[in-house]
Amino acid sequence: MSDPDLFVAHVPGIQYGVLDSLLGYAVRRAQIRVYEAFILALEPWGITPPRYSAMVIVSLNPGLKLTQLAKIMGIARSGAVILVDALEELGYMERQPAPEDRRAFSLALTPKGRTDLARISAVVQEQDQRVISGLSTAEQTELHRLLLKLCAIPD
Amino acid sequence: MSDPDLFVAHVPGIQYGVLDSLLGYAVRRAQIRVYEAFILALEPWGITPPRYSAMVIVSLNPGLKLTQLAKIMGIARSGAVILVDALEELGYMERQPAPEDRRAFSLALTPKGRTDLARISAVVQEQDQRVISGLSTAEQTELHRLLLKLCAIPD
DNA sequence: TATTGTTATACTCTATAACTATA
DNA sequence: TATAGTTATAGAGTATAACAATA
Repeated sequence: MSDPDLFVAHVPGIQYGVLDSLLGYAVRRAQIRVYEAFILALEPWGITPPRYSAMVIVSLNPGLKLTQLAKIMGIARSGAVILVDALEELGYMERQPAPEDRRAFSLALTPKGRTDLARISAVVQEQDQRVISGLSTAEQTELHRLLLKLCAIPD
Repeated sequence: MSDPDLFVAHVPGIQYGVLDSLLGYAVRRAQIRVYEAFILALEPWGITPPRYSAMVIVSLNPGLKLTQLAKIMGIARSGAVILVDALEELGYMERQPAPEDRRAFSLALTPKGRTDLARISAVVQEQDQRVISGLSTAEQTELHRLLLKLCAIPD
C-alpha cells in the first residue's frame, strides 16, 4: 500500500538549498502541479497529455504524416507510431492511405475522435483555469508571456 | 502585456489551436526547454534531475530515511529504493544502519558524493543561468515568483 | 540513395501490490 | 497491526538502430 500522495512543493523542516534558487526546479514543480488534475481528469478517456496534443494537432492539421507529427511534437518517429497506435486503438484516430505516397499515411481523427476531443478540450481548459485561478488576470498573462519568452531564447 | 510577435516553438504552417491558450502547455514546453541542457551537462556524472534533487536533499538533511525521501520528492517508496540504489551504485550515497530502528536506513552522501555534488551544483546553476539569460533580471525574478505562487495555490 | 513507417530493444520514471523483518 | 524497505510487475514516454517497401 504505498501512497505517493500529491506532490507537495516543500515539506516543513526540510532544507532544499540550491533547489530553491533554480528556476528549472520551479518550472518542474509547476509543471507537475499543473499536470496533476489534468491527468486525473483525462484518465476516463484513456488520454494523456501527449495523446491530447496529438489529437489537437491532427484535428487542426488533417492529412499530416507520422513523420511530420513526430517533428511537430519533438519526438522520434518510433514514438509517433506508438502514439498513433494508442489513439487508433481508442478509436480516436485513423491512418488513411496517402494518395500521393504509398509509403505514407494521412492521419485524421475519427468522428468519435472529433466529438470526444471537443469535450476533452472543455475539461482541459477548465482544469487549466482552475489551477491558475489563484493568480490575477495580469499575473496569468505575464506568466504565460515569460514562459513563451523562455522557450524563444536561442541556444 | 502580451507580445503577439514573440517567437513560439512552433513548426511553421502548423495550427496549434487550444494548446496555445493553455498555461499548462506553456509550462510543459518551458520545462522541456530548461531541462535539455541540464540533462546533457549532467550525463557525464550519471546524474539525472531526480537523482540530483535526491543528492541535494540528502546532503542538507542527513539521516533521512527512504520513506521520508520518497515523501519529500513526491514519489512512491519503491521509487526511492531505485533512486538510492542508482546513487549507491554511482558511489554518491550510502545506506547507514539507523540506530533507533533496525528496519530503517539513514541516508548520507559519501565523501565522493559530497565532493562531486559541489561541482555538479556549479554546472547546474551555470546551465540554469544560461537558459534564462534572455530574460531581464526583473523578468527572472517575476517568473520565479509566479511559478512559486502557482505551486502554492491550494487544490 | 533517401525516406516512410515499422519493429526490436533499452532506459528512465513512475505506479500498485505483495512480501520480510522489524516495531 | 502497522511501518520500513524491498521486490515483482506494469505502463508511459523516450531513444537508437535496423529493416522492408517505396520514392
